[in-house]
Amino acid sequence: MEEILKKTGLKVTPARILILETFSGKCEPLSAEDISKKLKKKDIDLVTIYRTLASFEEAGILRKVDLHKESQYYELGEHHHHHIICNKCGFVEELEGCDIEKLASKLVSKSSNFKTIKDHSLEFFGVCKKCS
Amino acid sequence: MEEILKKTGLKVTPARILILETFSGKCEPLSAEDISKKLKKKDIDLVTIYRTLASFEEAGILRKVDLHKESQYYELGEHHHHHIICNKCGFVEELEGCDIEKLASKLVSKSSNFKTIKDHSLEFFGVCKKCS
DNA sequence: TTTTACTTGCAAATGATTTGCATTTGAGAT
DNA sequence: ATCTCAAATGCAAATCATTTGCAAGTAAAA
Repeated sequence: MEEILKKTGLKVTPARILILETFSGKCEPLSAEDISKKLKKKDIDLVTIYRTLASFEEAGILRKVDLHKESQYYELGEHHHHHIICNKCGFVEELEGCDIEKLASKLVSKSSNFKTIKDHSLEFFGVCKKCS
Repeated sequence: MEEILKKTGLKVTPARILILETFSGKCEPLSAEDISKKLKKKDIDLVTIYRTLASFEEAGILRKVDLHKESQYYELGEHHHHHIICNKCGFVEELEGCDIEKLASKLVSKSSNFKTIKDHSLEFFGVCKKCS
């Protein structure tokens, strides 16, 4: 835990360790508010959480995920993958594997303004079994 | 123009016609603020624009597009397509064609919580030729 | 242990979007 | 053509997520 932080040059502080820990257990993306709730006993200011998320993202520890919800979500930045989100209850599942390179290059080959793709976001929406 | 509105059961009002017209010319997604600027001489309240965008979306005239910008963007909901967005200047280009069905069903087949996909969002990011 | 820059907390600001409410206006009924 | 009423509009104010300013606290290098 601490080593991850040291590697990035970020100072090792209690708040950062706690925030990083909330991501380690599970694979579900978390918002600042989610983290605040999970750590409410630890009494970490919401502002600190926002700032920590921003520095973790800049350091490459976290990655933003766009779930089409009101707020911003983050997840550990280890491996590239996508999600499927339930339109009714908001449940998020990770979908392993992404093999969009061919599709991507096919689409970009027709573009007159871009020649390379640096990143992409792909999310699926449906209704989970529990809700349907 | 008016017929599109009548078809949906929405009342035909000057504001709605003007807002719908701002979408017709071009294919670039627009935010409420964009529309407000384009129609500034017409003196349409920003609140009306927000409300109109919401009802147009509900009526299926417009669709939200997620460009990973600060605000919400909309575009005409006619045909399904994706976008590539410049990370530097924010320029947006439409990418025609989307043939993600196979990939989608391959990914979902591994899911234990979902069995069908109702929708998806796929956006690409890069640096446009002008900016690079 | 001293120094110094990086972090944190609290309060207040911001910016996009929404809501309440009184007024106006389409559009169907008269 | 006029009346009626629900729907649409404008303005002010509220909301909500996120950001910023600033003074105080604290890791970590010297």
